[in-house]
Amino acid sequence: MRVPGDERADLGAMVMRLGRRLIAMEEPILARHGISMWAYIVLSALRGRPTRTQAALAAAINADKTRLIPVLDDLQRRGLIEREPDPADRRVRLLSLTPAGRDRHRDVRADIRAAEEALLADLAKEDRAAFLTALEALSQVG
Amino acid sequence: MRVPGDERADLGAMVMRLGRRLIAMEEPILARHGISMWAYIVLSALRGRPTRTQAALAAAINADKTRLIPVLDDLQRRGLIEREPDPADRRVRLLSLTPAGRDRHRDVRADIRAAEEALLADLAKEDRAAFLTALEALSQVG
DNA sequence: GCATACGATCTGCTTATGCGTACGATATGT
DNA sequence: ACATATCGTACGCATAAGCAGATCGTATGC
Repeated sequence: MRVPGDERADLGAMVMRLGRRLIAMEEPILARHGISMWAYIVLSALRGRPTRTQAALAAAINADKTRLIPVLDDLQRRGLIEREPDPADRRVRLLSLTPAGRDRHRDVRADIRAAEEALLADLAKEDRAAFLTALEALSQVG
Repeated sequence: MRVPGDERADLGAMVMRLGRRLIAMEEPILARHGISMWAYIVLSALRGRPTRTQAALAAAINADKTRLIPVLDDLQRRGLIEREPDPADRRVRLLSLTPAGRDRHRDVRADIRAAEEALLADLAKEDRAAFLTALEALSQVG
């Protein structure tokens, strides 16, 4: 029951709170897999759609292109991504997941999905589906 | 239609993206009203439920209690909040909105709500309601 | 061939944030 | 009265982020 002065919080506030909650949830999972949040984001971005330039990758995941470099260095050193000059334009580094990178991403993602499912389990079934649909739509750039 | 490798993104990624989008949307509104994000958050927190201690306020809005102080100083200097020692325990500063603070918050909030509505207008009506219900539930601390 | 543009990389500046410490004023338990 | 704890406040430190400039290798238009 709503009473005056007890309306719902701003969208922004709620989304931010949920975001913090999700990050808190994911952090131990990532730590357990020995991978940083940025590294996981990179693996996710690269999965299925190898990116042509690092600048494009940075833009896609909303990261600073200079800050991204150490992350890529590390992932490459650990054999999780490949980064080779484009034969057609050797300025460009073609980025792609190695099989090991793909596996790692799959494993981490499985754990994260499981935790997410546990969260969503509290919701009514119809709300849950609508929530995901809406969230997907609203999080699109357009 | 979903094809393999084109599943939905992680919850965390979508929520974060939406959060950034909302912040980008709110920033010009807040600037137009001459108020910072933190100040707005404080006004929102104080609206309707005056807080007994500053530490409690900081905890409630997920802020650092030392960083909060300049924000409160500023809000007080501008006559938007009151901060007086609790007669019953003079260590404590009782925080509350002044009428001006209440008005300011109402005005800013109206603009932010309007922008939010514009965002949500893209959604199907049922999705919209379910989205808000679910978001409200998921953003709760418990 | 040369000027110009572009991608990746490195460095440094600036700001925001989280965290710990210290201190003064005030309450409270003994 | 005195020891101890709590609140607000100030200060410093370490980290992370956004941003700008410089460099180097490489492409491309003229």
